[in-house]
Amino acid sequence: MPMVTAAQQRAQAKLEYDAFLASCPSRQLLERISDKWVSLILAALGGDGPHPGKDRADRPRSMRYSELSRRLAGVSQKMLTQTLRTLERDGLLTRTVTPTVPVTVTYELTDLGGSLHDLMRGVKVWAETHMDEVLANREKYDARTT
Amino acid sequence: MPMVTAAQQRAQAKLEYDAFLASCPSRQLLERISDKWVSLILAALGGDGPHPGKDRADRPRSMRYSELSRRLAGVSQKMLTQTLRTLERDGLLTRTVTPTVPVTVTYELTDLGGSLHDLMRGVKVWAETHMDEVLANREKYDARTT
DNA sequence: ACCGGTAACTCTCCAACGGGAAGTACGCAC
DNA sequence: GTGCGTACTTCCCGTTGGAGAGTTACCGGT
Repeated sequence: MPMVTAAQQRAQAKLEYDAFLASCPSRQLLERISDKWVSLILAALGGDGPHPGKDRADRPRSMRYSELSRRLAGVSQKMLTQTLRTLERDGLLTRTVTPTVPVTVTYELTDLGGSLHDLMRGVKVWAETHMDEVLANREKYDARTT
Repeated sequence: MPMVTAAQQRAQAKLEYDAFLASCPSRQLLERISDKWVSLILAALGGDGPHPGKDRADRPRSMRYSELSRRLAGVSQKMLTQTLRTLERDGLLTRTVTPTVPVTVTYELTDLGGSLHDLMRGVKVWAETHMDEVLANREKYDARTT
């Protein structure tokens, strides 16, 4: 009989979540969401368009597996499935199977996933808007070191 | 009715970065910053304490190499050096060598790096605050699938 | 009855990336 | 000379991710 239940362990750890500690669960969560495919999946399901300033249609969408794999150009099926599974397990999105033929599987952000998406959208927009500056910095750096 | 040629569309698309396209530079930038070590390095140099609500001392810090490697528990020297180099190349932080003995190397966020840190801090805080919820979701998921 | 088509995976192989440990360069103190 | 401390750098090897073929399950056509 275990003396300490999982719930008790959580209650204990709750006092001190610190992502800088390698053993902290929040560190693993940070590693999980700091993933290129995670950020793109969130952006896709969050309804981010390519050009953030223009379309205001950034409400959560429900997307099919095949739709996602087309949207995230370059993702392998393995990684897409794997990443979606872990996000589902963590409660960031829901997976719905509709028994049509062939079977239809749709994914949708939960409220929890949506709250993370609100943050991650900013990061994606940052990358797109500061691209020029970063490219200029790289040129300067490469010129300096050659 | 304005006529838009294919050439004009291409020229237009060239100006706009879209992280969903595999070939877009901003996609590579998003992949670079969606990295566990990048987010932790930014948090460390941005002055994030373990408990975000408590200490207000979240102004940019200058940190030594050894200080960073102690702070980011579990990082290998190789990855720390490599990650710092690319962040320096992209202009997110500066590397300063002081010819003391032994040599002292300090790293500090640039304004550009600081602007990204403002966004990433939210993500780290999100991970720490929603940890309980995610752990509960995992238990439910595992119970459902076993 | 059989074949083909489609969606969503799943499996298998292999190349690339990341971690660990050991080695390097520098200058000074002894 | 030998040793030491900082900040790397190099080598080896285990793990991860990508490419692409294979799988399942169903149905509609012939």
